[in-house]
Amino acid sequence: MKKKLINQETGELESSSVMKSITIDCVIFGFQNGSLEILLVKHGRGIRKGDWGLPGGWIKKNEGIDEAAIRLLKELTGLQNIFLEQLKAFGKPDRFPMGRVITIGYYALINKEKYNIKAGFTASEAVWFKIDKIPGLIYDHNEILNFSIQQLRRRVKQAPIGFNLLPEKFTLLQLMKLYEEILGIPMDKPNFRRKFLGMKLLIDLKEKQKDVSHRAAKLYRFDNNTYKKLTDKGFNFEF
Amino acid sequence: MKKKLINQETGELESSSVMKSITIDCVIFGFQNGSLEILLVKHGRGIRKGDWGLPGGWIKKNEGIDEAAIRLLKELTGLQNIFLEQLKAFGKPDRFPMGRVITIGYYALINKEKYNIKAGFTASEAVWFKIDKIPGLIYDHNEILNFSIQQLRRRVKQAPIGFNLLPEKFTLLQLMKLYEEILGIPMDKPNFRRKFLGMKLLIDLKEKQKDVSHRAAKLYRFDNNTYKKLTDKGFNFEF
DNA sequence: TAACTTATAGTATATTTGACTACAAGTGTA
DNA sequence: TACACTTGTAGTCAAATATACTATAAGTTA
Repeated sequence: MKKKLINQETGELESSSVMKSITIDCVIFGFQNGSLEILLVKHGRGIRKGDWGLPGGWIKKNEGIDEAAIRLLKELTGLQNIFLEQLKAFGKPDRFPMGRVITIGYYALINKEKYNIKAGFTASEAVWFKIDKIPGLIYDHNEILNFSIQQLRRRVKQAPIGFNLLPEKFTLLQLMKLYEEILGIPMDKPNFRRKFLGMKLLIDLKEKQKDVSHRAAKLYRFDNNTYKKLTDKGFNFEF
Repeated sequence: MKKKLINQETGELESSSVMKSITIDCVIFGFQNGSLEILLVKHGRGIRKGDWGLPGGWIKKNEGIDEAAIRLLKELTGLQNIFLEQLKAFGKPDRFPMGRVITIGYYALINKEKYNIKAGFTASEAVWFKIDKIPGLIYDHNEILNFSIQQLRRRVKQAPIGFNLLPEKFTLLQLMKLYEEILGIPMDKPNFRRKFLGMKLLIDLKEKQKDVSHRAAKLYRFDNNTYKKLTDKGFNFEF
């Protein structure tokens, strides 16, 4: 009996040029107004029609799994050169009701300023949800999502990946709010400032915020070069 | 055309009750005489016959991926209730020469005292290699191995998983040598001692080493209960 | 001008690291 | 028995870091 391949989210039938029994699912993180958000898409068909899930898809027979994830991310958001990292594979035997399918989870960090939904996806099909207001998702997607948050918390302490969620130019307070939100702990402004500036990873842009109704803060950008130098001898982002 | 499923290591033909295109490969770590070691098995057939590779196998259609890894580990070593954690999926399109196969990497930490090779595997088919003397492996197994070492280094700082490599009863020096070997850095005895004892994760067994040709050291064992309490509020194993 | 908000500087104390020294408790050997 | 040798264990101290603050500067709004 030939098994039909149905896209988990859109419900579309897939061509036979993809691998069977393996999919990709991607947790896309964004950050806005001090809140961490995740992009979910609406499920197209079947009994779970209308329910929300992680964006995902199949792997082509001639592409690597990382490339598949990059392609899917581009198809959905139009974005390229995005921070994207594999989480792990999820493969409980009953996770997918229409057959045995193992999925490989990814997570991406994007700068929401650059984001807009690609043609083919309307706003009602792809929506940002705040991290503390995630609905019940299809299949095991809540499990994948929870794992991704834990992973983000771990990784953000080991490497300065958080910058991928911020605009190019940002203030120290924005950066601190990001860490507070991701790690879920309150921080002290002066101490955070001192610690982060001491790392010499930020370039002072000699510019200030505009159009704010209070004293304007200095703008910085992340210095990837000095990070690469520092990273060799280990680095710790504990706060 | 029906594809034949051949076990990557033994060369045996697999039954059709397993998933196609997905395998499991496992990096098994052991620790002896101050050296970190890895268990490799000899490749059975084909052009790479006689070359070494990671132990691995196929996933049964009705078992989860973690269960598959647990089963494979037991088939090879006879051991159960072992520390086993997924690394990630490896899926370059050309990683496996006989077709498109994605593999899910795992790593296990075992206490070598308990280990012995199961029937079906002779000593010439499964051999421990020191971490700094790993030969060229089949397929992308060197990549998986290197990733596993990085992962072990990261994890050992976040949680006290290293104990799984030691005998039940151990001395502080053994523990320090383990950390030195895993992290590849020399440490200071008195400082290590103070730091680790301060964590209150070790239970003083009120026992001493026997049959050593020097002053006998105190024996300790790991206290998993207090660890679970501490782990809630975060924990850091930096040295 | 006063009240308010956010940015930034500074300070004082507690805690943790890191590099040591010193010594204790065994074994093996002359 | 004396001594060298090895490993275990305790203690010291200065430097670095973390933590919890206070104070003030620089803007905005009313």
